[in-house]
Amino acid sequence: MYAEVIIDQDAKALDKVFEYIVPNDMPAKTGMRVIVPFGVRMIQGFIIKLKDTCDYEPSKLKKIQSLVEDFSAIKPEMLELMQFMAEKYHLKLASILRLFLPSEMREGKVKELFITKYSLNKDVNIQISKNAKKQIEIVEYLRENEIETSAKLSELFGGSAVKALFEKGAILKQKEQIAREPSFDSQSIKKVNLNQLQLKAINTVSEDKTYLLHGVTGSGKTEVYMNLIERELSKDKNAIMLVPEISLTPQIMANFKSRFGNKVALLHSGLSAGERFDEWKRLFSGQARIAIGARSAIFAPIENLGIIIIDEEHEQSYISESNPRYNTHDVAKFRARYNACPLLLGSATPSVESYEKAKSGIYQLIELPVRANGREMPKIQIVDMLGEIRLGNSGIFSSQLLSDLANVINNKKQAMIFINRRGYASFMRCRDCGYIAKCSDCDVSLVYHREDNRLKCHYCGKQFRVLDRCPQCGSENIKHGAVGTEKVVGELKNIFPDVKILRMDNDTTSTKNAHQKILNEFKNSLPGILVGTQMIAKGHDFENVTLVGIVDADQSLYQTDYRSTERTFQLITQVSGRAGRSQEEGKVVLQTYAPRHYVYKFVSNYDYKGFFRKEENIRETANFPPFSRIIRVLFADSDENYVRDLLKLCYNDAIKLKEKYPDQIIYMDAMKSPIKRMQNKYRYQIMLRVKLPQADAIERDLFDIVDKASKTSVFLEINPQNLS
DNA sequence: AGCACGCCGACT
DNA sequence: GTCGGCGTGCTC
Repeated sequence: MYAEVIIDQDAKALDKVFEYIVPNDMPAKTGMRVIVPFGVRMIQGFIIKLKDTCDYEPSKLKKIQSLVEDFSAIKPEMLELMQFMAEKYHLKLASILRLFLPSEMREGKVKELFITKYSLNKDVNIQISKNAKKQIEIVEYLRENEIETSAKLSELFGGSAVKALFEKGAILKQKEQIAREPSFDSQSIKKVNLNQLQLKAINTVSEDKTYLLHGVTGSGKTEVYMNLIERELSKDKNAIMLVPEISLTPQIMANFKSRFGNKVALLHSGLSAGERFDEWKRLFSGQARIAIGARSAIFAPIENLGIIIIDEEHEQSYISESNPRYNTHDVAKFRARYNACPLLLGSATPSVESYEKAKSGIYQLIELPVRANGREMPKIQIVDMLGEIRLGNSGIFSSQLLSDLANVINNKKQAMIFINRRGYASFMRCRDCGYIAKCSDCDVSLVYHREDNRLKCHYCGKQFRVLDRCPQCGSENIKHGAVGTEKVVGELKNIFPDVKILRMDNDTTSTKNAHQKILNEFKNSLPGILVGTQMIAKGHDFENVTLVGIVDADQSLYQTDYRSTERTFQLITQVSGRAGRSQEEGKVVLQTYAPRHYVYKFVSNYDYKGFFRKEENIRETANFPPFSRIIRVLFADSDENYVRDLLKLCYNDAIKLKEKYPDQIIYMDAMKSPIKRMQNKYRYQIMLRVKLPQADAIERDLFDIVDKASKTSVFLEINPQNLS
């Protein structure tokens, strides 16, 4: 008997099947972890196939040394999934298998938990021969930088030099653990009766296909999920439910724990490696039958699935943008198909892509158009900031927002001020007429780059001079830049000196429990104002919040990608949902410099369908996804000359695709990435926009081109979310 | 990835 | 000559 084995090493050169002899008395099964002789050492691997014949030179075959455990850690479904993902995303087999196992069961370096670092050994004085140039460089480097990760040193100077130094005792190794501590507040839960629409939704979800549940905020989607899961459990089936990491709040977890007890395994980022392993085992053995977690929970070792649910399906976090790059929707579809069970995508603001699929019948649409408690959605009032400027108010806050804030404070209620800020990109806007500088070729806003004082298009790389005069109205009052949280808090404190004003953004939540602390403090502040970014948009019901202010709503609108309008709609809907959660009527004040932009008309009426139709139309005319596919081939390496040559080489091949697929390639060009250097790697890219019919084929050809040429990391990104 | 092998310059 | 550094190639 022979076995096909995948070596558990994440290296391109080892990304293939190795054959071994299975000893006669060894009860080997497919999916088992094994220890095999590999070269001169022993290494962990996975049996992916057993067979009676071998393809490799039989005399060179070695025997499997031992089994790691007496069961198959990788189940047949996951082996097929591995094949599927390898084909679709061109990932290394070992790196896929690692996604399926808790870190405790992986042999390779557990990057998330340990980093190996080196520093100079100051206690000894070791002579390094003049020949060892690399070693001297390392010592000099460490003298300057004190300490550096082993990965970085190897990348900079080569692994053998580092190793030699360590063996001489000239440098010291230390392992640094990245600590995690779980925290858990439990809360009691009220039982809810389902309304007719919810019942109907539950009954509709029955076949093995994909459903899109479009339910307004507060329509009771979570109740639908829980009842569906309950139904499947009663049929002796199991379930996976995915939520964005930020919604894995103690409340949600307590909710499910109290409903399903120890049948549920919660996989959240707060678990330690050991706890994660325990949850994995409970799922694997069937003790736990529901996996709830963020993106990676889609790989939960559950058999006999009755349903897969993806909540907030439009969230970006479902797309893995680093290392093993994958799209959770694809994986979920694979698993649903394999288990012949329904896949339910839920959202108040579905992605245009998903809604398009529902519209064309690929998904089945289910709607929950009203709030479960019958309350109206808060009224959204649009304030024209250009009008404010004309009236002589050039501050951050409109007079409307200020008077509403004063009201809230008088009534001892709470307000949230949402700053719509994403990253540090800033665009150029005319403060007098609202004109935004856009690329002449791509119809996306240009981004201001400080280092060379230029405007750049992140889609095609084209550069423009900074404007000193508005081309639309001639005004010289045209600037770049955005408002930050700090500034907003500062101004508010001036205006309302006696009111508790809290701030929540990346800066104030860097420590572990800061997030929760701020929210708790806010809860007890009456009156109070919470100022924050994206972070305050999600979850958390504050019953005393009666006003939501959105400052500079346009920020996300002029992001440099085709999804920016969609994202703005989603964001505003979500933030608006924070107002008036209970008895009090809520209100939203939305400040914008582009009050006539179609997104505001639709969002203020909570008209998702209207928005979708408009957006669909625009994308179809402009040939953007979902009516085309954007492919970005990203090259990154510490050696700039090498990447540039590699890019040239690949581009020369890629350009030939234009002949192979006439009329299919709308756009293709090679360029520097918007962020030229990241993590000490130089980044170049080829951008393509292709028509759908041949998109898969073009993608495959690009993979081939890139595979052939490269020894370093080259990635293909499909419809990338962020173009840095 | 990690190890052996072999080439090449430096020095007793 | 011969020792150690460092690039190359291979692992069923």
